[in-house]
Amino acid sequence: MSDAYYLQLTEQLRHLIDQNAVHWDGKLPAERALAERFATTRVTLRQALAQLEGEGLIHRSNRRGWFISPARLVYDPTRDAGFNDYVRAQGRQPRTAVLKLETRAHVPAARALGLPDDQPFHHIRRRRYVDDRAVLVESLWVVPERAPELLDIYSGQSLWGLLRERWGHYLANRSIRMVSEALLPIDAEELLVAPGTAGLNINRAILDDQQRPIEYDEEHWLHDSLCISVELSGQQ
Amino acid sequence: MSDAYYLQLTEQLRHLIDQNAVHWDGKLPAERALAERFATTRVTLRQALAQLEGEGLIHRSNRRGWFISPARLVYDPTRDAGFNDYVRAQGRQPRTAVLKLETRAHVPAARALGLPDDQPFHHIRRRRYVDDRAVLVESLWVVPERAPELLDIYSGQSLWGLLRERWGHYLANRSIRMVSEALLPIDAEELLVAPGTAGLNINRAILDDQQRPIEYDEEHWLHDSLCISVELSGQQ
DNA sequence: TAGTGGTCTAGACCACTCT
DNA sequence: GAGTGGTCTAGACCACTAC
Repeated sequence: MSDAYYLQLTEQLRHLIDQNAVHWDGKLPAERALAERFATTRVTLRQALAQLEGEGLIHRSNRRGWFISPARLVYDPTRDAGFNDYVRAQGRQPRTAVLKLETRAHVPAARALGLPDDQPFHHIRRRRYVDDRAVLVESLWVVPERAPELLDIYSGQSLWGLLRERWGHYLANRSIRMVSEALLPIDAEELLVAPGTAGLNINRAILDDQQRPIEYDEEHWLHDSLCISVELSGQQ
Repeated sequence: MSDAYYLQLTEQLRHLIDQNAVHWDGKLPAERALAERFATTRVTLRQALAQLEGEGLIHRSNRRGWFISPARLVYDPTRDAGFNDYVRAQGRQPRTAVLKLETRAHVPAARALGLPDDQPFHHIRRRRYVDDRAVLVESLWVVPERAPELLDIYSGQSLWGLLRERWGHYLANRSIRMVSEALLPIDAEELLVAPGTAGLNINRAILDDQQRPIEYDEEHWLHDSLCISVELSGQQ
């Protein structure tokens, strides 16, 4: 079973990529050109490319082609360093685009924070980039009482920094969940990738030091752009 | 773009699965039967099934067919409750099969623990099940000086329990990494799934309270069987 | 406008599972 | 032995990107 041609192809493509990464400037030749070079059809070639995509070695952008994936961003969800800080700390360039600002109810946020289903939230939808590649979209759902004028003043900065500096909120209790997912068409479109692309979904429910609900967020990352790292010391 | 037929198919399949899960006993009809029912080809049908597989709703076993995936196991990598304990705590049935016991060098383990590349380790390879579904394979690399007779006495129980009870080791410092992956043919075969199936790779490097290296392990989970959960309280 | 990736058709053979 | 999923062929059209 391991002698399937598409699996041999993945090995050949791996070597080809290693040797030509710089020369190609990160972009692979067209599928039809690669299929011809390896004397096979586009279907089989795409099966091999999909395997490498699953491994995180390459990725697709829209209809623009296949690209070699940059190194994964190392991310520790147990620390609350802002996105901008830890991206820069790894020598990369962060960027944020705000996609939507509104106030409305959202059942998953309400459930996660123990609030009634019709509880309204300030909703911030934003897309974040590393070195100009869009790597995640996220929705933040903030309890309006905790940050009343949030939507008037928000413009892409760190939300946690804002909550702490302007409203003095202390993000004491965090409940984090991570599951792999296939990006839904709506999320995929905002990340400029094909629907069904593998992703990682990270949710957080955050309460303050008096157990008052503050915020709930849902992140959708491209699966190949992330390495989750947790360092623990002391007793369990 | 969202009107692609295979995306409409995923919706229809979702409903079909919801309504017939019990009746089918968890196994979907044959691909050819489904393709005929939806008046399309196997290629397009499989594209829809692959989307649902990526979402974790269904999975494949070997050449046996498509099955509805059970609920994800919730797993907190920051706690050191053993696999058997937290599986049972969620009302599921754990099982472990030992695949290999040997002593040899392993460069990734050596690097992660700060030891020379030719450092030998006691190696335990095991496959773990939840409710009789194989959900992960893992390799454990233990520094022999810390547990000399390990391979003579090991028979599938909790390794961490053994290290604590028999050798008095205190697993104080843990460095954990998680990345999504596509299962390599060797791991896929041991999990009875097709090569390239989406997985989650979890690595741990463990030192004791005096910073002495004890153990390194590599887990390969089926991506749809896991929900990672971390609960944090107190200051950051 | 030319070329690309995304989608889809209509088959085929093989290795393997099930019974 | 029958049926299944895994793999592969040789095309095709369309929507979109890049120029």
